[in-house]
Amino acid sequence: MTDDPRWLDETEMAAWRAFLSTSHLLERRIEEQLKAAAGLTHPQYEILVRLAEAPGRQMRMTELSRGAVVTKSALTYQITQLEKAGLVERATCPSDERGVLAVLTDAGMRCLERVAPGHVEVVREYLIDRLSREELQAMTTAMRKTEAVLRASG
Amino acid sequence: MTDDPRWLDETEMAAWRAFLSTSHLLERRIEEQLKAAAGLTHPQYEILVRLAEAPGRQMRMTELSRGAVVTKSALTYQITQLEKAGLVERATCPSDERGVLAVLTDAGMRCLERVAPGHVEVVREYLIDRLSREELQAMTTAMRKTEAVLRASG
DNA sequence: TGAGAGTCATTCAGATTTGAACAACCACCC
DNA sequence: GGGTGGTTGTTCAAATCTGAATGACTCTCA
Repeated sequence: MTDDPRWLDETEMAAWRAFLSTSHLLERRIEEQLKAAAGLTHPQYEILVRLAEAPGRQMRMTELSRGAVVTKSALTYQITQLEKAGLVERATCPSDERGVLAVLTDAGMRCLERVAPGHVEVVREYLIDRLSREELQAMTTAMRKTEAVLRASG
Repeated sequence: MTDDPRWLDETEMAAWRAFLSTSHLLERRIEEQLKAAAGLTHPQYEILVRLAEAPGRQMRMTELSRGAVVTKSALTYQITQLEKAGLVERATCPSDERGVLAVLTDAGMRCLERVAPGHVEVVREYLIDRLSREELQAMTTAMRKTEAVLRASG
């Protein structure tokens, strides 16, 4: 229980803090941009993107929840909001009576097409365009390792 | 207004998505661990850490808000919570009558010392220990570039 | 077939966050 | 001094998130 904790050394601490601060700052900036441009939150935007990419522009709630990294109850809430805005509709799943399909409407697709450029611009300006190709690759490798472990154990 | 948007190519998209998913998954895992270990939220933990490192274990609200990347109003709320738990106290700033100092109490320090090892363990297990020294460096470089721009423009 | 275990999405209450509005204070300049 | 603009921290209502509990459905295996 009381093993000596393996504290982070200077390099490790620097890496962790940089990652933590940056992810929060970037999240804040993205949220701000999406709100101003379209009255969307970042989770909402992420939902629209995933649906747009899915076959038939539709996905099961649970699958969507995993993909977009949103709690199931948060997803229920957000889909309701998006439904009110006319960007998404709910349909019952033909193959599983319990299941619910979130379906992207045409209005939702248009909304996404309208908003995406500005969003990508932010992602570029603050992250992607600041990094060299090598840094980009290194980051991807690193993030994917962590993601894999977290998805496996989650 | 309608310049061709510079979409992300495959490598860029992979980097962005990996970063986004990972930061959310890791955040979730950390939140879970802190809650279970000490009933703390991640923002609360971050506040305690910053205070513990500050000279006199105290900081001005605004400075703390910037450091921990928490909104001013969220900080006000969280400091109130931490005060109720006896981990932090408020004091008026001697040099500026408007100012408020958040001060870490002895109980707050002890709480932090008790919780920190488990928290670091999670950060290691899912992120730091998964990466080579080179990957760590690359990530730090990358994150810091973004952080700098966001702090400058925020 | 039918009981039992697991999955699916939702619900609810409570906690937290957001952002604008606000009052109090500081600093500078005329 | 007295104004003016900027800063500081808080407040408030509304929005969102959390996590446990729930009801409805599916699947498995005997």
